[in-house]
Amino acid sequence: MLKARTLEDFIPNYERRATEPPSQTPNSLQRSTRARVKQNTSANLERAEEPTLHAPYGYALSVFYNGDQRKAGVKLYQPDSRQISFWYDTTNHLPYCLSTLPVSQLESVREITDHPGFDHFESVQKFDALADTMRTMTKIVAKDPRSIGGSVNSIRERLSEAWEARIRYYNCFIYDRDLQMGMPYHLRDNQLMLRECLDHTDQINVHEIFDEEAVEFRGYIDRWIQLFQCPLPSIRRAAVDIEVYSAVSTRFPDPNEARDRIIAASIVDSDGIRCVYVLLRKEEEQSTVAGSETVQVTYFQREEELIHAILQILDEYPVILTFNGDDFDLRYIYNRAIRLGIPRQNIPIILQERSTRLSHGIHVDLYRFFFNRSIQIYAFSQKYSALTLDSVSNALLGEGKIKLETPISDLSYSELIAYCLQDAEVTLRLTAFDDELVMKLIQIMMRITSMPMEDLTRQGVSSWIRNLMYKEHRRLNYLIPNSQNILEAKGEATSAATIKGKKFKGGIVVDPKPGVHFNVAVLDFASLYPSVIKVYNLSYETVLCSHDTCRSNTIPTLPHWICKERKGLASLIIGSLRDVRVKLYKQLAKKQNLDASLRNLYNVIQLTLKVLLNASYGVMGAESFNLYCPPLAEAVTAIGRYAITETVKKAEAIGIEVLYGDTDSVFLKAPTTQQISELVQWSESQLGMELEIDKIYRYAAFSHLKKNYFGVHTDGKVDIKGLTGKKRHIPAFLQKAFMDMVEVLSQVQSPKDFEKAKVDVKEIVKTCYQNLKKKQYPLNDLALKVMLSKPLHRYIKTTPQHVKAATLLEKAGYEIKAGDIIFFIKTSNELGVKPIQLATIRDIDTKKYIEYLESTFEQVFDTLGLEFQEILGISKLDTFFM
DNA sequence: ATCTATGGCAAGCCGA
DNA sequence: TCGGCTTGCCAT
Repeated sequence: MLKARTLEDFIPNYERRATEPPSQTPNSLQRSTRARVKQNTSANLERAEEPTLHAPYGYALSVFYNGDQRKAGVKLYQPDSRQISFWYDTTNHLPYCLSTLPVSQLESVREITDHPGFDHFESVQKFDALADTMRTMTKIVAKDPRSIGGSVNSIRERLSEAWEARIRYYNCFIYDRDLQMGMPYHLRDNQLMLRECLDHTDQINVHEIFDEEAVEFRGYIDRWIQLFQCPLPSIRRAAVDIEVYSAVSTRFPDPNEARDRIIAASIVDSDGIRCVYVLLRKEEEQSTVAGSETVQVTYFQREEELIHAILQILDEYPVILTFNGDDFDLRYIYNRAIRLGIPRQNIPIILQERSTRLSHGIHVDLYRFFFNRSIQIYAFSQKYSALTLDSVSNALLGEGKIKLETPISDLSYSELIAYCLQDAEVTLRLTAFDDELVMKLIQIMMRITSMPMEDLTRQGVSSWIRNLMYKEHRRLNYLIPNSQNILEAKGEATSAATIKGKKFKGGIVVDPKPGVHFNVAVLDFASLYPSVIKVYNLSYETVLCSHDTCRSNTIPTLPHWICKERKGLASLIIGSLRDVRVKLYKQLAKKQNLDASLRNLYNVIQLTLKVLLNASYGVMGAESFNLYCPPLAEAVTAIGRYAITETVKKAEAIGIEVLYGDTDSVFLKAPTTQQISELVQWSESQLGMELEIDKIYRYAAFSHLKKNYFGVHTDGKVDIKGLTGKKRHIPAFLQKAFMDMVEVLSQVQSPKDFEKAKVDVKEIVKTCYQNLKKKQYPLNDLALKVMLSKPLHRYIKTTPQHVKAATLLEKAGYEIKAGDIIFFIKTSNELGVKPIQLATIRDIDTKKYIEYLESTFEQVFDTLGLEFQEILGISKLDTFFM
C-alpha cells in the first residue's frame, strides 16, 4: 500500500514553510492583472466572471520563472471560472547546483562567493546510485537561475565539476516541490494543496490485480492510479489562424520580417464560437459579405485594429491552439505588431528561439505535437504521414483544408473567410474528436511526466522520460548523474550490431517459411522490452553494478551482470507503468459493463501509456538521452532475443511448426488450443513473461523475405506488412491496383477458393498494364511521392531521384524545404524524372512503370505461384522493346 | 537547442 | 558491369 508515503505526505513541503515571511504576492489565486488589451466589441466572446474565493481550485498546467519577482509561478486552469489563475511560489525555493567539494573548501573559492547571484552553501546528503553509497555534497544556492547557468559568467562555468546544473529552473522547482502537473490544486493560506479526487476507484480492485507485487512496486502502482483516476477537465480553448497578403504566390511570407499585411484571422473556440476578422483592403470600402448564424464576420478598416482584436483573443483564452503557430502565426503577429508600432508590453506573446508562448494563457502548437514520432506511430498508427494541417486533419477527422485554385491574395472576401475559418475549425477539431482524445492524452502525459503543457506538446519522448526519471531521483533523494558519469561507470556496448553503423545488436527476425498457410496463430509478448526491464530489474544503476556479489547474476549471451541488492529505478517506473497498462487500463477499456465515455477515458490512458512505454527502451540507447546507458540498452535486446529464441525452441519441441517471428512474436501453424496454452504457461513459469494470442489468421502468405507478408483475419480484415504495394511513396495507380487485389484475397476462405481468386487478380494486373500502355492514367496517379528529409544542399553523397526533381522545381521558382513531399514521374529523358508540376502525360516512361507494376505484384505472386509475364501473355523481350 | 532503438527491403547512385 | 553505399519507408 501507499501508506508509507501518500500524496498528502508531500504537501507539508508547503506547509512547513508557512511561518516564513509572506511574499509580496497577494493571498489569493490571482488573475493576470494585465487587462491592457481591452475588450473589443467585434468579438462576441463571453467573458467569465472574475474568479471568486469560492472557486478555489485549478489544474496545474504550466510553471515558469518570473524574473521580476525572482520566483517560480504556476498557471492553473480553474474549471469553475474557466480561466487561468496564477500562483507564485511562497516556499522561497531558490535555484542551485551541487558540488562534491565540501563547504569549507568552497567558502574560499572567491569566484563563487563573490558572484553577484550567489546566495549560500548548504551541506546535503545525496544517494549516489552509480556507486551505491551516500555522499556528502554541497548545494550551491543562488538568487536567480541565470547565476547557476545560462551565461558565460554563471556559477556552473566557474566550477570544474557541477552536478544537476543543467536542469531548467522551473523543472527543478517542479521536482523539489513534487508539483503534479495536470493535477488539481487548491489554495489554503496561499499554499498550493493537492486536491483530493479519486473517481470511480470502486471499479478498480487494486489489491486483487497487483496482489503478488512487492511493497515498493505497489507504491508506484498506487501513485499512478491516483494520477489517472483524478478527473480531467475539459479546457476552454480557441484555435487561431491568420492569412497574410502575398504578392508572389509561391513565396511563403517570412514571419521574422512580417512585411505584408495580415488580411484575415479566424478564431474557433471550444464553445462553438466562430469568428473571422477581415481587413478591408481598399480605402472606404464597405463590408461585402455578411456573417451568418454560425459565423461572425468583423471587418476592419485598419490593420492595427485587426491586430488588437487578435491580441485580445490571445489574452483571453486559457489555451490557444495553432497549427505551426510557433514558427508562423504567433511569430508573424508579434513581429507585425511591432512593425506597426504597437508597444511591446501590449503584446501578450513571448518569442523564444524555437517556440512562441503567451504571457497569460498557454500556447499549444499542434504541429509540434503531431510531428512527434511517437505520437504519429503509437497514438495514431501512422494514419497521417505528411505533416501538414491538411494531411493530419484528413487522416484523423476525414476533413481537410479548403482547396484553393487562386492565390490567397486574389480570393474574394467570402472565399477568404471560408478558407481561413476552415483552418481554425479543423485545428480545434484535432483536439476535440473522439471525446477530446488529444486534450486528454496531453493531460495524462503531463501527469505521468510532470511536464508543463507547453513543453510536453513540443518536446519528444526522451525529454518526457528524462523528466519522469529526474523527478523520481529527487523524490528519493538520488543524485542525478551526468551522462558522462554513467558512460564512465558502465562503458560502451559489447554486442555487434547486425546492421553496419549501429551500436549494438537488436531484435531477431525468424526466417519465414514461404507459401500460403491456413489457420495461423500469432502469439506475442505484451510489451516485451518494458517487461524485460521490469522482470530483470534493468536500470542504468543495476546493470554492471558495483557489488562483487552480483557478478554471478549474469544475463544470456552478454558478459553483463545485474544487481541483486537493490531495485532499479527504471525497472520500477517502467515496470509499474507497464503493469498498470496491461493489467488494468487495457482491461477496463474492454469492460462492456462500463459507461462508454468511461471506457473511452480508460482507452486514452492505456494509449498514453503505450506511447511512453514503446519509447522507454529506445531512449536508453540514444546518445542524446541524459541517462544514456549502452550496456542497459543491449541487455534489454539480448534478453528479448533470448525470450523469443527459447519460445521458438519450446514451440517446436511440443510439435508446433513456427512459420515466422519478429522480435517479440511467433507465427504458429495451426496449433491446437492445448498446445497454445502449454506454450503460454511455459513462458509464464520459465521466462516470467506474459505470452498472449495477438491474432488468428484464416491464412497468411509469406515469401522468402523478412518483414514482408500478408495475413487475412478470420473476419476478412487483411494485414499487409512491408509489401511495396502498401508503401506511401509508390504511385496511386499501383496502390489502387494492389488494394483491389487485397480485396480479392480477403474473400478466400479455403485453398480451393484460390483458383477463382487468381483469375480475378490476373484481370486486375492485366487492366493495369493496358491502361499504362494506353497512357490512360492521369498524371497524378503516376507520381512517386517521396519526402525530402533534409534541405537540398545537404544531399552530398548521392543525388536520389526526388532530389533531382526537387532541384528542377527550385529552378522553376518553387520554394523547397526539408519535409516537403516531392511528386515526380519517371520520364524517358536523360535525367529520368520530372516533377509533376512541370510534366505532361507525354513525358512518362511506360516501360519503367510496367517494371514497377511487375516488382510490386511479384512480391505476392511469389507466394501464390503466379508468374507476372505469363499473366500478361508476353515475353520478356516484348517488355524490352516497348 | 534538439534528437527513442535496431532489422530489413527496394531502388538508385556511383566508383572501381 | 558489379557491388558497396545512400536514401526512404516500413516492422517491431
